[in-house]
Amino acid sequence: MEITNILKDKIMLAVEKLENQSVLPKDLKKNSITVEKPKDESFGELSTNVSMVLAKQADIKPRDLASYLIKILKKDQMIESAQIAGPGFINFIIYKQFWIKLIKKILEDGERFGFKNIGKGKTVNIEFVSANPTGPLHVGHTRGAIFGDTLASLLKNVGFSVTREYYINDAGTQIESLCRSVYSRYEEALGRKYNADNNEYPGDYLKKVGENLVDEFGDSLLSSDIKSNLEKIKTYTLSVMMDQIKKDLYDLGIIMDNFVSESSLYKNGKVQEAIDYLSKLNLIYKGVLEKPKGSEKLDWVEREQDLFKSTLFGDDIDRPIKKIDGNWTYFAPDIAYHYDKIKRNYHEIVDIFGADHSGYTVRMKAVVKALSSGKKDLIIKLCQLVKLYKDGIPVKMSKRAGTYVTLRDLLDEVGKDSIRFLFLMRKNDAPLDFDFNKAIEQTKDNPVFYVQYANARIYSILKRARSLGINTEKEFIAKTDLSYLSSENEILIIRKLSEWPNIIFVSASRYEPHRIAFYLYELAQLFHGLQSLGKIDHTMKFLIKDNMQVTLARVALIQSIQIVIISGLKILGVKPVDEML
RNA sequence: GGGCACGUAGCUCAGUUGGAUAGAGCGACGGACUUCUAAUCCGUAGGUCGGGGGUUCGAAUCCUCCCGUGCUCACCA
Repeated sequence: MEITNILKDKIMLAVEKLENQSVLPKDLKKNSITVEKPKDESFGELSTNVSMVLAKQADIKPRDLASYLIKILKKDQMIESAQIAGPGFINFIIYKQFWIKLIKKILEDGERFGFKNIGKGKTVNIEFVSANPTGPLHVGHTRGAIFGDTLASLLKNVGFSVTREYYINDAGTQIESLCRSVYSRYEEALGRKYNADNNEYPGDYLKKVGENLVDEFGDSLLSSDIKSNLEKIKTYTLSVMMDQIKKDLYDLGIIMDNFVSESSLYKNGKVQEAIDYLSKLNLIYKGVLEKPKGSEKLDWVEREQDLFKSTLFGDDIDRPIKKIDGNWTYFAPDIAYHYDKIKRNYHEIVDIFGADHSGYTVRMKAVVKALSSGKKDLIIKLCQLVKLYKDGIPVKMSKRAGTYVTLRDLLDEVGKDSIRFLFLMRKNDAPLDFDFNKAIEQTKDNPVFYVQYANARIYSILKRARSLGINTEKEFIAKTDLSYLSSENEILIIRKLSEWPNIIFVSASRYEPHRIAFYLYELAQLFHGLQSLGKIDHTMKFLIKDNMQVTLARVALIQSIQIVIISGLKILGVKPVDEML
């Protein structure tokens, strides 16, 4: 157990003691009591708000309560000092030897250090990317892809059973027009005039699809009656598109567990089934929507349509499920899809959306509530847009002109590891500026490099240690006398390492993997600082030839740092490197 | 006009669901290598947490009203 929790237990015991002595009443609410690192180092190593939380409930002055607690806690062998501060905080200094124990534990646990089983086998379905298979993945998709995948691996590592899922929008008018575009390219490949009209997907990437169709089918698809061949073209095109998407994702380090096809939901009647179910619950009705106020839609036609009563679940208007032509809206198959997820009985259902779908979240949450009889909360995480820069100038993207930057472009120019780390250096709901030049820079300005470099430096020191004949096996190192770790800077970094389990816990329970990236950066920073000390003061070097005890203890320290860096990078899907090139 | 986000140092951003004198990086200025990787480090300067009001022992964080930015608004997905 980590020191923070041990200390918290001790504090709780002290509180209990005061309860037994009737200094405190017994029915106090204690859930907002915290033990944490104070913001200011000078206050102490750890701090608790216990007396402020309890004082009011018990009608005692916070500082008085604090002094009672301190009297009890001071007797503890772990606590070097405990002092009242400010309005009633208690600040602690912990004996060095207790901090040092952590290093031994990290060496023993290895990369599992810090990962507790908080999921306990609960199942989570995370749906992400779900890009329309009408073209290659671009930057916009990339962020959601990385976020979803990292969240998945994070949750997996804390004991959840995770399913990574991709919903394929392979139905609807957009696929029809994709196929028309492909048909134009097919004609072109057969030497006919390229028909740019009615071609909504002008990108070059379809040229190849057209050519491949020729290889596959010759000119047999050439017909005045496109419809008869549409199924063949559709099947072929979709499989080519999806293969490309899977390949791009794979190169970004992502493997989906499950793909669900929208058109399959139509085929096996699941859309109708889900809507029927909602009808049975009296949540579908025929009604007329008002034109949105202030909207400039000139083509608004007031009409009666089939609506889902999402207002019953917090939405501001009811949402249509059928288009004017009688077909389902996009919402309907999505209802069916989520109904299916509910029936698959996951403990948690998570959707990762792009910011452009933010207006869609309330109705999705509403329908999940409805379909699960109020039992399930759909968790939706939004990823804000990515703005690309090159030489400080924004890269303009236009889907029509076909000038958008694809994931493939990013992979080729920047590489998987940098993309992933840099995308994760931002909170998911904050907009992200991504500069190509910075991403490939090998300096401190580039956080991924900075963290990798710390790991590489440690690797190089360990290599040198071995060349000096030092045994760096973890089993051996873990048994060395760690009390030689005594400088303030060393203890400082051990305290930082002690935060790792909590970083993982908070990241996982709040679905915020960016915290890990920030933490790794800070840890790397402390390491680089520690290493530089050795340049000014040679007794602070990690390897000291004529002092084997200190050397071994320091080897233990840097190995612990390395373990945490590597395990953190792995969660982020970034490959740790041993040497910078 | 409605909905949802966001607004923190000159710039880019953190801030553990309400804790102490609000933190990093970049940029600026001043320093540090006969190296375990200077691809790095140390120091200094920089703030009315968009603004007003409220809730309480205590607010960047919660409520409310303004101001500003982004996304979005049946019959696309």
